[in-house]
Amino acid sequence: MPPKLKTATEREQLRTLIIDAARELFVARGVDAVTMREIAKRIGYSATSIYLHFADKEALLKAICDTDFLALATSLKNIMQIADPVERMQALGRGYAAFALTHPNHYRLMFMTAHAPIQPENSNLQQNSAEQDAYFQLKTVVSAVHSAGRFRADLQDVDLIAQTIWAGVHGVCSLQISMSCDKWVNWTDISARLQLMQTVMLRGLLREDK
Amino acid sequence: MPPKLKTATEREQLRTLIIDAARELFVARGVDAVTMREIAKRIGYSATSIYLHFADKEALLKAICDTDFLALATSLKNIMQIADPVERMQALGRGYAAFALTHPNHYRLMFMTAHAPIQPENSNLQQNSAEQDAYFQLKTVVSAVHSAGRFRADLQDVDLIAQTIWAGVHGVCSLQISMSCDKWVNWTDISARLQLMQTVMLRGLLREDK
DNA sequence: TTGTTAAATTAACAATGTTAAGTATCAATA
DNA sequence: TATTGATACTTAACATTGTTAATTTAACAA
Repeated sequence: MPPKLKTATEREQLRTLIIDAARELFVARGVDAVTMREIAKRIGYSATSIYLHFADKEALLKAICDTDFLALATSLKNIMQIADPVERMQALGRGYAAFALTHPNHYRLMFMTAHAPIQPENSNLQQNSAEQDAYFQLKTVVSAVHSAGRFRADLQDVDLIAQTIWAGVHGVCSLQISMSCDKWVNWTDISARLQLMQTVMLRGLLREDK
Repeated sequence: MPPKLKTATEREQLRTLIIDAARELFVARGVDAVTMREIAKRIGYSATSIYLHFADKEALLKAICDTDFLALATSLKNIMQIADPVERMQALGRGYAAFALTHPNHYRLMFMTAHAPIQPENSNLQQNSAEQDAYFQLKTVVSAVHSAGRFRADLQDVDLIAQTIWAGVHGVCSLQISMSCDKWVNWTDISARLQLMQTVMLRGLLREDK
């Protein structure tokens, strides 16, 4: 029974309704395990209706990631207010990890799942925005620490430093997400692992003197 | 046309034939994109024949991982001969990364893909074997460095140290594998990132004095 | 009223993992 | 030697999936 014409905002609402339903299911059971029919049923539409808003399942997934990248950046916004750059950098690491570990399946979609590369031009997010781009937030902090002369003398490439810090935190989180129920390894406490990673990286990156 | 009876070794050969064909395809195009029929065609059998050797696709995947875990441990065996423990630890990190980056899709299957947890009891590999268990190799090295008194005084938990080192190298490798074609980030050279991660971790973990 | 467009639906397709049923070959036995 | 039965396969068949095509219904415009 296809009634009314829809205004632009109504279409937008339905779009986000689909996204939210899909994310909830993807996050609970993984992308491949969830069918288009199931997503549609959840919101009371037929499966084919989804194709009126998204080209295919991959496009739907990408739209979800887009909103989650924004959620990540938003969740880190307060942390960016901390005055001391080194403290801010540490807090950013903790905040990032908190996001990853409380939304492990979002995180998996965002950073651990193979999908077509994210091109800035076909994303709704603004690159290099302090509100929308988490990588920019990290780079900003690293840059501040660098300007404050707190890094060791041989560390000059801000991108390289940022990407290494990211890799360290990502390593702890992603290993936790994909391997923590593996019985082969005698896993230590996740917060201890995270803490040690942060300590080690700080000691390895910062000047000795103060 | 189903001929001959098969000896135990002939069955074993067919099993590894399936595994090798499946891995080659999985690695080239991802697990989900490869069909059972395709694997079968590759070796000149019908799809259903695979089910005479593996319960389902997941079991096949798991068998592949099993042989790849062994390949990883084997590839690190020579490194374990290096006399100096710190040098050995560094070389192990490089060796691990080399495996990950030259076999990114194997690596993805092994450490980045969600599958039923690996239980030591239903694996063909021997846990705590210097030849077959890469995590044991890492732990052995870390333990040696610890015994040599080269770690900082506050670092006493060998598992914790090993898992943090693992996380660091895994972070660099897995980020490279799943995100390196992402245009959002201005990626620096992978070997520079790996090098910095190793330097940072060593500086953060080892005693200052020598 | 008539036509056109929008929003949805149902029907249909080809492909997939998997199971069931069938078939040919060998080995042992009666 | 004829029969039995297991083994190693195959082909058929099924339910499910992503997706496309065809269809229906409602609203608006002329």
